[in-house]
Amino acid sequence: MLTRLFSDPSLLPDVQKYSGWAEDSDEEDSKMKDDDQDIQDDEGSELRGSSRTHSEHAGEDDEDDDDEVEEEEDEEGIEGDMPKKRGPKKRKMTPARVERTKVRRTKANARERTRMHDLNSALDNLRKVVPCYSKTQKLSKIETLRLAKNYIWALSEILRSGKRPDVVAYVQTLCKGLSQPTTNLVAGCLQLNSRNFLTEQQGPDGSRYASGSFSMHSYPYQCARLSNPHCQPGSTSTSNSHPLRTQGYSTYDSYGGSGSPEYNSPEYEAPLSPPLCVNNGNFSLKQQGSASPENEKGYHYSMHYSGLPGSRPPGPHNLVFGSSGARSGIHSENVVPYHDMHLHHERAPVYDELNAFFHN
DNA sequence: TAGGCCATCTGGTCCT
DNA sequence: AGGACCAGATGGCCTA
Repeated sequence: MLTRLFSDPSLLPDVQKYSGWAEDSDEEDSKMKDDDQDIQDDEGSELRGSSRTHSEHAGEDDEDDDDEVEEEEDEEGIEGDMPKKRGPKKRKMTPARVERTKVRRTKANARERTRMHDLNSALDNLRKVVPCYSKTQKLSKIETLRLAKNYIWALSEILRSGKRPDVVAYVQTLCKGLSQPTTNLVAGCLQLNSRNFLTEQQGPDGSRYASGSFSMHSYPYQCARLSNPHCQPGSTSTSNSHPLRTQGYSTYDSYGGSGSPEYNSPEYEAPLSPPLCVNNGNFSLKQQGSASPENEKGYHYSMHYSGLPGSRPPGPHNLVFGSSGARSGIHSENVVPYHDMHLHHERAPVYDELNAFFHN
């Protein structure tokens, strides 16, 4: 079948996207084998998978000029619990029918591939607009959908309540239902400012952790550039570079005013691995002996932000998700449709509203 | 090596 | 009739 696919110019582009196919001759052979087997042996496909009734399959077998009907009812449905198959009886696979079936199946496969590619493209676009995006460490499909759902929910709650959200609740909402690795990834992306947010407590095992609810000071909205190795969760880099660089800005410093960040480095270096450990919705602060003030400053709860090259990062009161900040250089009219979004593109105008919360 | 994730193939079903 | 959608099966790749 693949050889046929490759010989069909109309199908070639989709197939060639998956170079693995073309390169893996073993796989190709096995697939061809499967294909031939499936086509020539309809019984095999009957046994595979589908629990749906077969009573209505009118499609392929009806179209034929060949009126011969195979006597195969006896061997089906009688033995075991298999229900007797109804519907049109199978017709003999003449060479002509085999060929037509192959062509039809090949076209259907190409369409299905295209459809799945479109679906994956949409998922990629979705990955770019959820709070944690990395080209190198992509969220899985299911985790992308879960995070997107949580993100929508969290934003809705902010709009609905009209209050500054509690940062822990926000993160908990985002991470709800996510796997542990993804939770840690998101938590790493949404850098919490431990000094501003967390109140350290003593754990039962003597370890210190932070917990509780606290008011939001430094609010989101910059996603660490996870494609940067320094920004990978688990990174223990202690670079003094500030997260608010190039394309990735933290929103602003805390309202407490912990000073202006550095913006000079030509190379963005993402914040360090977060001091946050999230476990089943419980948040604790990892103890890092090297928690320098610089590091603390770097733990900003953050999301995507599209930093304009050469532009100044937002000041202390310029939320990155907002388009109203005069210094942010971001205006709602510049917001691109989601399908055109790329890394760190601006977000939807809803951020204007959200932004208002943090300009009080 | 087991398990998770993914791409692909496939047949059934529904819709136009 | 044909296309879209769906879900099961399968095999490959990667990672803990």
